[in-house]
Amino acid sequence: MARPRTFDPQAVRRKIMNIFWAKGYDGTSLSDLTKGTGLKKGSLYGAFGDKSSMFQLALLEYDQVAVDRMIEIMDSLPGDQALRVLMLAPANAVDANDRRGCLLCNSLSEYGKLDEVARQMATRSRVQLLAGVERALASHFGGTAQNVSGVQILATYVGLGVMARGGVDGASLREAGEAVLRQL
Amino acid sequence: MARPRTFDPQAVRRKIMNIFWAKGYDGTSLSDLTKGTGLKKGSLYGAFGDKSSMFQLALLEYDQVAVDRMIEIMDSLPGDQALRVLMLAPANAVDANDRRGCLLCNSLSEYGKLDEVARQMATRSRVQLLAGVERALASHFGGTAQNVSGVQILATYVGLGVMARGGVDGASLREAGEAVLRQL
DNA sequence: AAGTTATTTGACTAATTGGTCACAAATATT
DNA sequence: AATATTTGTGACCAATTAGTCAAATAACTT
Repeated sequence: MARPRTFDPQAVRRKIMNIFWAKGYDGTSLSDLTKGTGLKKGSLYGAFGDKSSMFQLALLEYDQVAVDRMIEIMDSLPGDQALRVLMLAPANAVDANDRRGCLLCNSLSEYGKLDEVARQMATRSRVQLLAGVERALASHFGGTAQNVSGVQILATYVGLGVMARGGVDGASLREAGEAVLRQL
Repeated sequence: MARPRTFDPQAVRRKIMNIFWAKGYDGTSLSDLTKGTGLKKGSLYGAFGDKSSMFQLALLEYDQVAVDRMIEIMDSLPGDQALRVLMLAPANAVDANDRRGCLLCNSLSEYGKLDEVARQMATRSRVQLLAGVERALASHFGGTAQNVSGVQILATYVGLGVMARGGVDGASLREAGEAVLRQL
């Protein structure tokens, strides 16, 4: 009966995520979103709601395509290899010329500007990632008392992502990641 | 001869730093600055230049009152105690209800939005802090080969500051900081 | 007391912000 | 082919953005 969409909502969701990933919530303007998606304001609002809804959508998308995916990969590997994947990810991204860091980590930095829903989403993703790290640690160390802590690993990961944004070279990020692995 | 200032430039500098510290460069509006300092736009512009100049001023002030001060304290302590001060600082700040994190670290996350001067200032502060960390490591380990790396410690510190902004509780930040110290 | 000089103030830009809305366009059913 | 219904478009909005400027103000020196 009705006129069909001329765009693929899923593809646009992905684009929205990438824009927020690069520029942050506050740093992304509606004009960034219209340029980046090719859609006009009306279409964006009609399909996805206002800016904060679009950011929630971006967080959800990131949770699925980045966080959950990372957790799946980690769960499928022995603990030490799982942590290797995580700790070297920022260095690898920078080597591939991607300096956006991690949308989840960036959102922690912008936490104060997010609405309650987005905050809870970010917190939820963070806790899930931490749980994945702790599973990897448990899998590596068995029941052994550990010196390293999951939060420590997570903090290092967050810091590496931020430093990637801040112009630190890939070699330094790699060195830091490998230092963590040496302590396992 | 001329009409004297009615405000203390140094005190205002400090206020400007605190505003940018809490809200970031992009997130701080001129209206935030006028409200926070009590000065009108004209006075701010007359005394400190435009917004990006004010941010440079804030970075300089932070370098002096936070980064340099931290480095001094660290240099005055045995290596392990120096690193203890650094790694527990985020947890202590959160326990004191300060969730602003670290202006330098926040600026790394906002690096892409800074002008060239501010970028270089942030990079310089970052390198100096790293050097301080490496001196502490060297002082603790002597000439011994170390597992931990200075960049790793710095990344953890950056991550802890961001997580402080992101609503993580002080106890977790403390646990992470102490885990690093256990590996020394 | 007068004059010089810098400071303060508020009014004023032009551009951008997020957001709304009425109207035109397009389709699948009837 | 007419209709119902949704999508797309461009004009529009009020608020805020960073920034400017002329005029009013206030001291210190002469």
